[in-house]
Amino acid sequence: MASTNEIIRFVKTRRRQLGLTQKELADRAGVGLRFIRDLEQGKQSVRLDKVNQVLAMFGHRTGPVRVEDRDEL
Amino acid sequence: MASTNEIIRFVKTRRRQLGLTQKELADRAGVGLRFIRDLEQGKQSVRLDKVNQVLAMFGHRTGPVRVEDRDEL
DNA sequence: CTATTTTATACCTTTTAGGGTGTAATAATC
DNA sequence: GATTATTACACCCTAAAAGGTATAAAATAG
Repeated sequence: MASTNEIIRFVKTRRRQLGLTQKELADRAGVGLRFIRDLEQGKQSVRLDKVNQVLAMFGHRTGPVRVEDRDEL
Repeated sequence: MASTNEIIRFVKTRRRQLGLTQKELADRAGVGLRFIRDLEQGKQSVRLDKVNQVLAMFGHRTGPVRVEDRDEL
């Protein structure tokens, strides 16, 4: 399953880069701590608007991406 | 508000390019007709996994996108 | 090692998305 | 014009997301 979603890895990585805890990110993004957890844990059925709130913290948002152009590490 | 989300415009455009009705897309993607409607109508609180089901029909998925790199038409 | 911080898991309640159905409005076709 | 197909809107119900709290585990600091 690896990076089920690019978004999960992106959030995890960025958050740590900024030295934020899950709680700090949650507060800043205006979502619950539990949401950040679920998200970083790979929960796929999260709400799009909440994801966007979090991505906004990193100057990003959700968008359509070609499946071929996946993040190869 | 314009294209609140790239995803909305993307789905609308792609669906029409393929000459599919909302119902046809819904059936193929395995979601309800109502979901396609809500999505194309700009509903922000849709579920990420459902959005991915739809985007998969077009060889895409959700991913983080820089806000600067928005779709300029 | 111990103490502290951070993250993960579990239980519970409230809120709401999803989807079905029906109806209205709009667009397309004749 | 009328008829049909497609899309939009409203109502309801069920399933589940979100979030809080509490506890446990893991990671970090001392």
